[in-house]
Amino acid sequence: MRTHYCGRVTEAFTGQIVHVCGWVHRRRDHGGVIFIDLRDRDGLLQIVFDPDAPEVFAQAERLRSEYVVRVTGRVRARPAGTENANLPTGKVEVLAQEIELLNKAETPPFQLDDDSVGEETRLKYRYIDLRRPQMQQNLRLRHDVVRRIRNYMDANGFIDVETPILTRATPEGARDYLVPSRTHPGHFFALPQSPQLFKQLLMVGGLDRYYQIARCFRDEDLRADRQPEFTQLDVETSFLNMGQIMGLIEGLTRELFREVMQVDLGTLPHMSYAEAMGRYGSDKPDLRNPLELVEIKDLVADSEFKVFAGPAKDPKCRVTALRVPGGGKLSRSEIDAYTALVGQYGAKGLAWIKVNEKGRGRDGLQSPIVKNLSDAALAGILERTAAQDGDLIFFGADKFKVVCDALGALRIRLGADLGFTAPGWRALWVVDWPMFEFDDKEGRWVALHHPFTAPKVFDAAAVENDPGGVLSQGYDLVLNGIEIGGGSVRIHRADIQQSVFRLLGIGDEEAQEKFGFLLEALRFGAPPHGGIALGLDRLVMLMAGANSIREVIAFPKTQTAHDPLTNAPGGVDARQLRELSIRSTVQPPSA
RNA sequence: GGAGCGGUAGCUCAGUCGGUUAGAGUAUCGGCCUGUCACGCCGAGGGUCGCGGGUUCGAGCCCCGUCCGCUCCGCCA
Repeated sequence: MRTHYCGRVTEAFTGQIVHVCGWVHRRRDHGGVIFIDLRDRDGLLQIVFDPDAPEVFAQAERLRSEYVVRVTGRVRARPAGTENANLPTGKVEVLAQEIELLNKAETPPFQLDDDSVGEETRLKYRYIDLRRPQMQQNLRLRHDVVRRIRNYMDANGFIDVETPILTRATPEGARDYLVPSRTHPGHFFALPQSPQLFKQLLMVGGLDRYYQIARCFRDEDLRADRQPEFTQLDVETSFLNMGQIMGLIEGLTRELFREVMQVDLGTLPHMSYAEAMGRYGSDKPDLRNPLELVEIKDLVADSEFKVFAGPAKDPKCRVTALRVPGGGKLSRSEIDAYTALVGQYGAKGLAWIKVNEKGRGRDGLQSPIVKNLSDAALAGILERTAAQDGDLIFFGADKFKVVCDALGALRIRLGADLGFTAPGWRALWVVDWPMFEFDDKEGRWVALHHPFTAPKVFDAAAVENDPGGVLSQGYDLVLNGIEIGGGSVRIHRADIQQSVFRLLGIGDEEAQEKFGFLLEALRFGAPPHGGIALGLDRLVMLMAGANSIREVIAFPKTQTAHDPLTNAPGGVDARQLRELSIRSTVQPPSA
């Protein structure tokens, strides 16, 4: 049927008869001559219809956008002066000798070259949207990444093993997608949030090195970088320490960027969680952005200014300055907008000082709060932030988390708004994570990573006596301020695992009921093991320069987890529910 | 669960202070056109202003409710 892809017919084929198939991208009818841009996955090719062949010409007159055709014709050079430098095939055209209409098409709901079409329309007609070169490119990029991942993992001795999609609900973590069991009335499977436990069992099973391109499911609210089902590269290894596992994954990441993006990421720096929070207010700092938080607790602790002095004396709080070079030019309304931004994160306000002329002391400073601060405090702040004339300094004084969240977000926004964030790629490892964090709302300890993460030192007593002080063997891979992977060395001893469960408020009985199989497996000769999971969608999104993972997923869902194309989720008939021993508490929607 | 922005022609949008027949670009359809490539020119058709209620002599515009889309917070071990 076809001898060449449209996008590959170049001057090398001049004089040849070719058969090409594709969609009518555009028709330009000049009355006496008709041009068709024929499109397939490789690009556009100009087809010319000449009235010397009246039958074919008449057919061409009836062609419409997105009709599917097969064209037979001779490749020829375009007349001098009519080449199109924007097309790879722009030096040639095909003079049509025959055209076969393979299928008609209704008028498309949107034009393929319109890049401002609303996303819901695109998703409803995704099969048309996918014809756009950008989407073709994104999916090919994704394919290329997956292909190279498989090569790398294979070359390093990893075995691809599939784990169950129908599995058990988990007591902690994200909401599960549940699947009712017909054969066990009243019981439910859950779709996996990740293959975490199975991959650990594979290590107990002696597989030694496992990987899987795994689909994961989480029934939580969506974001630009979160879909209810998503894909991760799931990895687990035995008998490797933390550095060795990170080395393998760093090798993979660098290879992907080298081969796919022609970018050398360099050796990835390691940064402790504490340093990341301290300097950037984030556990996933964007190192392309040079702005940094500076601690000023000691400078304002004795101040009359309660807004600063209160938090400065509270060990659960932090008081921080963020210098914005040249920020003195920010208008009052711009500062108000930033105040609204930090308000989203619980900050009660946003103090600031404009440094007009620091040589003049406090008279050279412009600020609503300057009158509240001593000369010594002001001098200390200017010195520690290395402020220059024309700068602006923002302040955060509140609970540790609020200050980190608020100023961390402010830092990102300022970096983007004022152009501080450099282009390019900056990756790093974040390490030395605390094992646990005390959740004030729930009044209990929660795992910062997950409950199977190993502490740095295998000491059950330390875990129970000083949970807040225990660091884990966890590591996150961060790229341009986005977490693209997280992993850890796991707990391979049942006693330590039980201590952790207990600390997290999972009693021995519940642990036995929910995780008995894991605890048992750990007692049957579990090797030391650890691994990681990389978010494939996010990685490809970054590589594609997209700002949503929906752009690199063929059939994504909307923010309410609805698919405008298939209209999923949908109702089911009463008989189906009866078989599953299920009764809905709401009126069934029209199925 | 919460905040913000949006919903007007197939698509992208404008619509003034609440006032006569709701506009533009593009797409579509028809006509003309032999070198275009976002072809051009002429003409035509195309509207449940998301939905429901309210205020008003009069609502695309104001009020209440609701649904949908996007971004964010919560949430996402």
